[in-house]
Amino acid sequence: MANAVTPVILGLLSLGSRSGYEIKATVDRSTRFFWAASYGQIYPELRRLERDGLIEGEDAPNGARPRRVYSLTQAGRDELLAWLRGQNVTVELRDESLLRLFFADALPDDDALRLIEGRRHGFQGALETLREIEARPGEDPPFVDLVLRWGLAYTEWETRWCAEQLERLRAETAQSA
Amino acid sequence: MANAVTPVILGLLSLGSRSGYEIKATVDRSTRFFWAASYGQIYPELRRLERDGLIEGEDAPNGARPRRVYSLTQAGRDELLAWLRGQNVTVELRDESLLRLFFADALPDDDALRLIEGRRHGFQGALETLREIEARPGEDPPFVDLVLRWGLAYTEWETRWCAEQLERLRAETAQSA
DNA sequence: TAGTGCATGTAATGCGTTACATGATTTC
DNA sequence: GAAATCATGTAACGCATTACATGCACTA
Repeated sequence: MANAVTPVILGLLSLGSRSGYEIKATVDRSTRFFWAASYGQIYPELRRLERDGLIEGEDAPNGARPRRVYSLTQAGRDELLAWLRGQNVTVELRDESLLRLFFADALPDDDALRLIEGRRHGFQGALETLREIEARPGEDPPFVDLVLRWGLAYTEWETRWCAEQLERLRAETAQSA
Repeated sequence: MANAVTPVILGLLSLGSRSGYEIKATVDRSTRFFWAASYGQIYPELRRLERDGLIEGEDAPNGARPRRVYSLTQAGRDELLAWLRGQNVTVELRDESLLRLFFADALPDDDALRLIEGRRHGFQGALETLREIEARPGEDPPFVDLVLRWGLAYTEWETRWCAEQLERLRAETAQSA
């Protein structure tokens, strides 16, 4: 896979033909939570993939508005399958709120607790976003649905963790006071 | 904060003076799971921070081997506190195994299940790494310890999630067979 | 007719990783 | 004596984000 956006493009096209714009829109309400992509990656990569025969583009304008819809070729499907079977579990996380918490010993107790409260609040918001996105069961392909449910479960777990720690820490400070 | 490595440097120095090399080593067995940093970021940033008066360097060679140990200035501590109190919960995730799972409808059932099994295995490995790192309680400052326990709890949650999904999916395919 | 959404694209910029270079010291 | 670790640093490269530009179509 040439770069980070390649598997997303091939993968989304395996679920149905799409334009670059639609790929971006789909990413923004699905994979972006664990795999983001921008126009600056998508459009050049679409041309490269077409040039290399992994996808095929077809002009499908809306009136005078140009539009190009891409679909997977057999070579593209093979490439996708090869990648899907690949190993390697690279999980990269960039969690600023966790970094703050890590250094919270520099803060007065109250402010440190506020950090956890802020984290809980952030995940609470994400949870609401996900619940809005949540499709009716059966709407999405099974594994798309599975990953959506992963998102819900993960976000719930995070909010719960924050709530538990807050409770525990408040009990401890109350005891030592 | 000028760039991504700045808060890590200020934060780690708030826990004690360190050289650039030691900062990197500490990052690699603590924050790297949610906030990585490389030499290419650390050394230039140390010079910048010293120039701006947020940290202070002192030569502390080991024999003929040069070494420079940095510590926080008051201005640096103020900057750190300001950042710690800042809002914003940017959680960026890059999880390739989850992306694979998302597109697993393109695979035969068996291979798709293997993906989950592979994910479980990866988190299992991470769990063992974390358990080796795990310090005796009381060794680390409270919030450093809290985040380490977050890592353990999170990794355990992920392995559990995988196991549950495997069980459920196996039961379903057995039923429909 | 003004604003929003559809649709494609690129240029600049900034950033981080990787790889390399150098040399001292400690350990086996 | 070799290998690993300590210690500092930089250059090149690739990459992704951001911002901008353009213009059509629909809707309020």
